[in-house]
Amino acid sequence: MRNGVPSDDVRTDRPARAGRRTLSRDDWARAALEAMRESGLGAIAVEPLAERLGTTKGSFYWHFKDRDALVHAALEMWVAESDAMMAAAARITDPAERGRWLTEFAFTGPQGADISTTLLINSQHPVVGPFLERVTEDRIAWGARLNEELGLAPDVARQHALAAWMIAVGIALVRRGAPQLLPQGEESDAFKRYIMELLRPGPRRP
Amino acid sequence: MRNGVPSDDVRTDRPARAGRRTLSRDDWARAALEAMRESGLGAIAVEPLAERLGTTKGSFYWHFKDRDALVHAALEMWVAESDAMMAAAARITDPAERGRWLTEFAFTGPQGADISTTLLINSQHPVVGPFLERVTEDRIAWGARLNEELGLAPDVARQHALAAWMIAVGIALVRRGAPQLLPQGEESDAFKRYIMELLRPGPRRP
DNA sequence: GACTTCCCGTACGGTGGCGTATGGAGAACT
DNA sequence: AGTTCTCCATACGCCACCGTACGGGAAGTC
Repeated sequence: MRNGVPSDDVRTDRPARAGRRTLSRDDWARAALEAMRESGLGAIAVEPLAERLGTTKGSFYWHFKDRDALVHAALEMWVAESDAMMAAAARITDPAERGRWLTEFAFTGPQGADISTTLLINSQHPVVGPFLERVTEDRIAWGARLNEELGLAPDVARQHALAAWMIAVGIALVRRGAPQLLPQGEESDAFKRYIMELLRPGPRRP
Repeated sequence: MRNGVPSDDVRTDRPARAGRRTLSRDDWARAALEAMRESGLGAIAVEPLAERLGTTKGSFYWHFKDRDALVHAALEMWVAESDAMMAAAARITDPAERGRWLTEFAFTGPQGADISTTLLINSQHPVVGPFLERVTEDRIAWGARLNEELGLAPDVARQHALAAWMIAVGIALVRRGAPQLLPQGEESDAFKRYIMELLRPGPRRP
């Protein structure tokens, strides 16, 4: 995982004497993650990122073995963020409220916060595949537990979690590719409530 | 649309004298569409496709102006297929049955039959964007009409169609990227029924 | 002040894909 | 038979990006 890089990230807070900062491994990973959020896996390219960071490939190949190592680091960072978010959500005690919070996040969270779509698209990639498997499995299990707390039987809870996850993926994809399709303004709230009602486990209110 | 190509596709059924066939414009478009289904927009690349077709770039640049023209032709072909499928579905008179048929198709239709996901991902592409807009708008309007036939008010019908479309997109994406997540065997049918029930307009049965 | 270590700049070769230019073999026409 | 037209092969230059080699400056170390 740490493929042969000397020290970790203690030198980020160096004085940076002459205004000229020295980049850390995490700076690269962060930039890569951001680029991936914006434009997909293909945007993780060494030379363009170097320019964006105001440096050159020389820096990159000091910190990383190759491009795949950068992809790996970016995804690790994403997993950390993702886990942190789920931990934050877990602090909401009322399961129904927790479900609403997640739905709300799917709709109005930061654009491209969830790169699950990007991972699904590039699931063939040797680095991406394992990450995708781990994280999606985690999330669906998480959703299934939530649904069990709401009183569903285990098998139905998982089915429902899977459905919810697919809708979340769909929402993320549409937000990226065709946001004009999503209702705007007041209709937006109505649509959100509609989706929440759709996702609410148990018998539907007429 | 026909950007400067002499004749259309009458010469496909030429004798092909010495076993050596001569490719048509549509042969290229078909191959491009297939490649896009399998591996996304990036797979529409002239040289790889040429090899796959057992020919060279020379053939391609005789039939097409450039790569974008090929993308355009492939998407046109897809729209034609897509319209034909919707027309076939429209022949089912019972709207409820029609809805079930569509759901069934989303799950068990040919792998990658729907490249809407690919289009959503590449919505920035100047050729892809317009196609995406037209087709998705068509489909959602189509679904909304279906829901109106089922007795929903127009605004709710559209919301519901939008939700259904997002789920369909999610299913397609998961089928491509993480098919192991979809229930297999008997559970598959149960999950399908579950989704159909989820998508069924109106009050839910407990 | 020499010496080492860290971090980066630059130059280079390699690969894959795009688009162009040009020639040429066969079929079709007259 | 000669000419024209259709379709393809080949060679070329270009660009973007990967990865390597190597050098060098600035901080710390002795």
